Amino acid sequence: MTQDDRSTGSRERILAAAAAMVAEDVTARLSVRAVAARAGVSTGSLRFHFPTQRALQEAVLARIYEHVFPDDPIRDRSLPARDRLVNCLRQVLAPAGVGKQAREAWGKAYEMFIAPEPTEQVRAAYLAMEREGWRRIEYWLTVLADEGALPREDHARRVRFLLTVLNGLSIERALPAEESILRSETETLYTAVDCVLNARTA
Amino acid sequence: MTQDDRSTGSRERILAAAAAMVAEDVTARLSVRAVAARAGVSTGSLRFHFPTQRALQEAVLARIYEHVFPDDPIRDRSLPARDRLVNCLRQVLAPAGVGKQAREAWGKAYEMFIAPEPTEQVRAAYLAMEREGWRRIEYWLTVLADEGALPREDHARRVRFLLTVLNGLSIERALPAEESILRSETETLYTAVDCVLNARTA
DNA sequence: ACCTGAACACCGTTCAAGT
DNA sequence: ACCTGAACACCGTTCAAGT
Repeated sequence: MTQDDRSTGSRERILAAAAAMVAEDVTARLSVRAVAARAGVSTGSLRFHFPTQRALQEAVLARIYEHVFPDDPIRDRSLPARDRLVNCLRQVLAPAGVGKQAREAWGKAYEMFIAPEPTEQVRAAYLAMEREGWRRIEYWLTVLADEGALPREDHARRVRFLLTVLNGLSIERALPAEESILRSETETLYTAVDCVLNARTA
Repeated sequence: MTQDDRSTGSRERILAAAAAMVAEDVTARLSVRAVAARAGVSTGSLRFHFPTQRALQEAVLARIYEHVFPDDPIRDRSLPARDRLVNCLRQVLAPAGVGKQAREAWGKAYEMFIAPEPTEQVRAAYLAMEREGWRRIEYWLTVLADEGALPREDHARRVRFLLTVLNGLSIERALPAEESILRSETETLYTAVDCVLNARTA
């Protein structure tokens, strides 16, 4: 509905329309007709720029992760703890890329850390990386624990769990997917985060 | 096409037709019209017995796993639901192997599904695999839901979540690890399962 | 090169009408 | 109670035709 300059490229209008729809509702279906109508173009034009529905969804995902997560969102107390943590985890996930980019990233990871014998050097390089992710997540959890959003003890288990979920989501970005991963990714992140925040001493 | 006795209940004919379709092709879509035609009933009749497509698919799933995995650990009611589900997930994880074996397995997965351009063939092959895992987990959840261990709705989200956790654990078996993964893997599995079973409607 | 919109072949669900 | 089949409101993709 926004009055984009009519001269703006159709491709751009389509992406903007789709991004707006997702912004309004992450579960939005992004059907050809809905997006095309919102962008003010024909379905044929949409198909010209995005040959397949999957191509469109990947482009939208990339667009969103590109310019919607600026700084460390953990301290933005205007949001509930769970939303902040999800946003932080998204930041971790962002560099994983989508589509071809994701596949190439995993290609590098495979050659560096999986294919070669795990010499001490290989191990050290990987563990350094992993430890950085670990520290980052642990930091976020301590911030939230200070606010009382989760228990203070036993962070190790929670961090390990979140890292595993992130690894799963990241590899799934490189694997073929059934449908828009945006929605399922969001749902999975919230499921994992709720799991961590609702921690009951079972 | 099998000449079931015309007197057999429609419900049974529908289930048999759907099961046959899945047996022939695990990726079969089981659309209303296809199943109804195969069973020799109308779409309305199908809807009468299975008010929703999801209901049909669950019934078919139960039918199949009943006589394909007769001694599935999910049925061992001597254990609490969470332990049974963890054991089931372990079964899924087992073929991933450990150490060198896990690394080689991921090497194959990489060459098959990540490195090549995702042609329709590649996608189809992967999705068939994934869908099988999906169905299996979904079946376990419906069994536990029948026992009241978790809500009955919204299984899609939970299945997706568990699959992602399994993917994460599986790739971590191929990556260098800090210490014995056995313990952290068990903890993560229980964390994920508790997350699914303690599902609160947040 | 870019775009249109109709057409095609599908979906799942609803429902008046039959037996 | 069980079943029919048309109708509805959607899908994603294709394609001849326009500019």
